[in-house]
Amino acid sequence: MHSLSEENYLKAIYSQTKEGVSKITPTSIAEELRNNPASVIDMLKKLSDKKLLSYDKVKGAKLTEKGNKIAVEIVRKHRLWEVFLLEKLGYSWGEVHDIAEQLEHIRHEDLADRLDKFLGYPTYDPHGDPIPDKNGKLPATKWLPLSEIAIGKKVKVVNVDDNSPDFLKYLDRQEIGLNSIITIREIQNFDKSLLVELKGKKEVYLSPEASKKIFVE
Amino acid sequence: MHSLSEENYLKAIYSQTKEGVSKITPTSIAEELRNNPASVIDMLKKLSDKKLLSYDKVKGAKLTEKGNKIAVEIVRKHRLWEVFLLEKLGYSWGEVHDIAEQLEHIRHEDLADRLDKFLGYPTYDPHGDPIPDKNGKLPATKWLPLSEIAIGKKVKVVNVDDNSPDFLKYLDRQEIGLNSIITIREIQNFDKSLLVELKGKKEVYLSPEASKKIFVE
DNA sequence: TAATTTTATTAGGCATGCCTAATTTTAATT
DNA sequence: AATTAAAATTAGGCATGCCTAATAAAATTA
Ligand SMILES: [Mn+2]
Ligand SMILES: [Mn+2]
Ligand SMILES: [Mn+2]
Ligand SMILES: [Mn+2]
Repeated sequence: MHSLSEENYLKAIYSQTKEGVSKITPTSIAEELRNNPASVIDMLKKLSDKKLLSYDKVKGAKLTEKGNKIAVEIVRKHRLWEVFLLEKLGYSWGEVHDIAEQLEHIRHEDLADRLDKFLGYPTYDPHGDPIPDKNGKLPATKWLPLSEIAIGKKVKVVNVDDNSPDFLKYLDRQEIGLNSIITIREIQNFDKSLLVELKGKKEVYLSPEASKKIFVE
Repeated sequence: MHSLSEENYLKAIYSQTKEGVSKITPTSIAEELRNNPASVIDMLKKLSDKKLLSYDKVKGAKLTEKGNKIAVEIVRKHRLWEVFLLEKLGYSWGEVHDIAEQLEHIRHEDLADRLDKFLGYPTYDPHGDPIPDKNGKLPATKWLPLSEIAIGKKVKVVNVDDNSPDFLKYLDRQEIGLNSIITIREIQNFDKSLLVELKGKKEVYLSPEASKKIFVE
């Protein structure tokens, strides 16, 4: 079996792969896990011995099928637990991620499937991330960062790229959430801040950083 | 903060205290945790330094108020999660304990309280063990082992003392569960096996070991 | 009480998963 | 191409939580 730590490495590599990082290096992993490249190299060696990934100075790290399967299972559990925490326990979308970081490592044969059923087979988590199904299949996701939408367009928020309590509380205060309908009113010349209209509500400014983290369709 | 391992020690000492073990020794703890007395002594030293317990060759180990509080919180989470697994996810009472062993260590400020609310403030877990409330208070429990009940008496099963899948599956096959109504029909002379009648069902034999693990009122 | 058995304790080790401080490679600049 | 900067790797350590083997203390039994 694999340890909690090993699972977090696999998940980090999985997520960088999904993000399209072209070469997954000790440095990039260390940044994500907030630890040290030297520690990462130790672990890459171990996971490589276990055939969960390949590592090559030139090509970087890449999950094997076996490693990918484990990573997908953890991601599935993580996102299902987030749905549980939000829908059943009433946590906010800014609180669920940290708790799910712990819950994702709970191990039991059909726990994920039972949870999935109990929750009604949700397809997206509270941040709009797709939930792998029983077989690891992901629902389609086609979305664009708000920062690339033209003036006048009306769009719907379907994903946020930053699950930190900080950022999500910022959005809460702006009254922006998943499924918010947004129309771009102005793009400030001096810094690319956006002035957006929230359907039926108010107009708010979004920093360029924020608008890169909000995905819409 | 305390580690998962530390939490398990505190819980073990708590549970021996509740069982009325008069002197909680390195050996008794090691047996419960299935590890080595030498390891236990290391940990007793650490927990003692942290003021979570006192340890004395003569008096054995004893939780401080602080240590007791932590132990109660873990027991609370353990039992609440067991209720969740049984009632919401449809696990059997023989399966929930092992999963709850993992879930009890999930840490978040008001997780237990939210779970408690979600479950409708249950007072007993699937094995009949009392669930501490928000303030650590336990509901009353007055019950006797089935082995001490006289012939002819009709009693209700309210607790089982062994949460292992093995034993609980044995009870399942005998169709005995919490709230089963049982009448003692015979006590075998040669080994104290019981012949009991299950209300409206059938008569079954219970081994003396089993009858000591079934508590009734 | 003396011998025996059980329990507690100490000493020394090991695996895991981190770290820092070199050192070596590789990449980027000048 | 030479210099400089960044990234990868190696070496050596450390805390945690275990272990076994050896020793000391306590409890039992004879
Ligand atoms: Mn998350
Ligand atoms: Mn994690
Ligand atoms: Mn249990
Ligand atoms: Mn536990």
